[in-house]
Amino acid sequence: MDEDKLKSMRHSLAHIMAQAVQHLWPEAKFGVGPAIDNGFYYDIDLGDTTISESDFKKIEKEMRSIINKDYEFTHRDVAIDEALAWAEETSQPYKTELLNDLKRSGTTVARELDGELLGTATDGESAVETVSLYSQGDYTDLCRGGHLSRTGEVGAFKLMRVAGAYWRGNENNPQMQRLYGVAFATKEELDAHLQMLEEAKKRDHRKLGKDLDLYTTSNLVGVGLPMFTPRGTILRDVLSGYSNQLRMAHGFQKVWTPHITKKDLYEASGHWAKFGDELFLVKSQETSDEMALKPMNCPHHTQIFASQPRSYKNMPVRFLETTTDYRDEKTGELGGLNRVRSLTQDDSHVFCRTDQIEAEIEGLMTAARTLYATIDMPLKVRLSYRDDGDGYLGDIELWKSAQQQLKSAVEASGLSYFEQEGEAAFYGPKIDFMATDAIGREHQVATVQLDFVQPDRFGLEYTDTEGNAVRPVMIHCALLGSIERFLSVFIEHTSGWFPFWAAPEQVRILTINDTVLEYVEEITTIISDTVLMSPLRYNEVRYTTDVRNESLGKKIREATSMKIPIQLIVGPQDKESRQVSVRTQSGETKVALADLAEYLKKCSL
RNA sequence: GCCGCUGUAGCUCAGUUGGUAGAGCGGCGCUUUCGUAAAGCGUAGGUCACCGGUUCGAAUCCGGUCAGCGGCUCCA
Repeated sequence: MDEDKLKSMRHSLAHIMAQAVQHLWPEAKFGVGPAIDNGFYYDIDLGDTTISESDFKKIEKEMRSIINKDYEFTHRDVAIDEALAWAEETSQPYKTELLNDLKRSGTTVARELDGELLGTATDGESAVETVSLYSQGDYTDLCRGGHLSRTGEVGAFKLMRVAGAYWRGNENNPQMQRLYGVAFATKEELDAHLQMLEEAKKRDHRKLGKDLDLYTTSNLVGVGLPMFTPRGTILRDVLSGYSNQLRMAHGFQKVWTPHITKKDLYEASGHWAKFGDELFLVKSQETSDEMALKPMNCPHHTQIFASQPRSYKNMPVRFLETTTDYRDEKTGELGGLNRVRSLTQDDSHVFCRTDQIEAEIEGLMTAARTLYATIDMPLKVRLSYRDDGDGYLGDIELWKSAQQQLKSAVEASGLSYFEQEGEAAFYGPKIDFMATDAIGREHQVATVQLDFVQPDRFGLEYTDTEGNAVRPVMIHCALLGSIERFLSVFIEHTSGWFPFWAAPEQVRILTINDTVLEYVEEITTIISDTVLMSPLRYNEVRYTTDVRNESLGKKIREATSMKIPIQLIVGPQDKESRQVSVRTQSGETKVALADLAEYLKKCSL
């Protein structure tokens, strides 16, 4: 089945599901029901009736009955006013709204429409003459089309879940019940998809975070405030250390800033107006200052830049700080490490002349590409532009120029990319690097952002060749993004089998009996002196020994379930031959004690 | 924040129509010193998330709170 047909099939199933729901709950009011990746959904308003997953059986049964009747999907074009009358007669207020938008503006896409007018009727000229209505059996729906010819042609499907969804994506609108289903051409493909979801559960970072003892949470500490165990902390340190190394090679210098500040800083930056309700507020008992926990670091860094006169000769000035920020996110948005209230950014800010922008962006993109190539994680590049909304600061011409400069930088890099409006920061456009989690959801990790707004708001300047004060440009960059979010993706990407250089416990020595204890000391002396230099420099090998009175089988089982990359098995035979048995995911070999340090260094390349 | 679902031992889960809780793993103790994914025996763990209600009696029914999960909205 080709993509178009698959999409038609999924969309047809949305109609069939709506028909089934209408049979079961005749009072149902329907919203929209598109095909999506792997399936379809329909937004339905049932008033006070709630559909739960226990209803899926009877809905699916009704759908099968509709499918078995093999209704034809028929369509007719009707005049827009006739369609409005149809929506009125059948008591479908949401369809009326959509038809009003079609009549007024020729589209139903909410983001292309004036929010004030959304769904309202018009007496003026119609933007469209006719609209199409699709029917199968006793069910008719407003729809632009894309259907199979008969209900009997659909493939394998399964209803998955029900979720709340605001009508037209606006949280001030009523919330409808969104019924999600998955659908594939064949039963085999459906089963494979469900199987994939099961497999993905095993890689879920929340499960592995517990199994591999990486982080924990506590109700006493609070929601969205993960704490990192010794193992998880090593992962954080190693990854942020590598990010620091890449950035310092590009001329960044470490700075440090306090975690609280007067709110004046954010009034100056513009963050207070935009994100004021998402700041954690802190009260001083000594002064009348209103303080906040820092939710980001750029305003602080501007103050370090501004702390002394700057010359064109010394530009760019580059600061980096890997530090934790605090954001009072809505509780319903929190989950795992992906969205937290304490997030650690490997943050960096370049202050530069306009003629230096291109080279700086290129350098930062190279650093990002190096990092993600090292961990073998594919990325998608998104150019995030502003839209026509009013949440943005700064001159529109500067925005256009900034967006153009980012685009040419990405094009020069040869990376494939996609553009998306409405994803920019309030102060400037972004190059966002997107990674994919275990079930295909995309998450922003690295980011490079061009900012003409904050230098202006903070009155930053440097002196040019003529002795004039000139405004610098700011470039924001994070390679990992939020370390917590990065870890969630990294854990799922590797399923916990971290690369050797990054693994919290890289080597575990497993003894067979107590006769080898002295030999184990010889081995640990060698490992203690082994330092990896690539990709992270000065990375001392992390190891433990398991000399417990347990069977070798049990020791191997435990080391393997902790996903330790190298197990060194040491028994009387190894001692005798002055070797160790090296057990990795790919099998087992013998390595002479004299070669062990070199062997470990090679594992890191 | 909103909608829906879920909440039993450290972990994975049983627990019939309401009659005061059970297994495996893990922990601890003893025995066993063993060559490639769980040695044997014994033993201790639970205000059934929390608070309130119905009932002679609640893990089980009802209400509220908290937390987790799936979405929506949001993401500097």
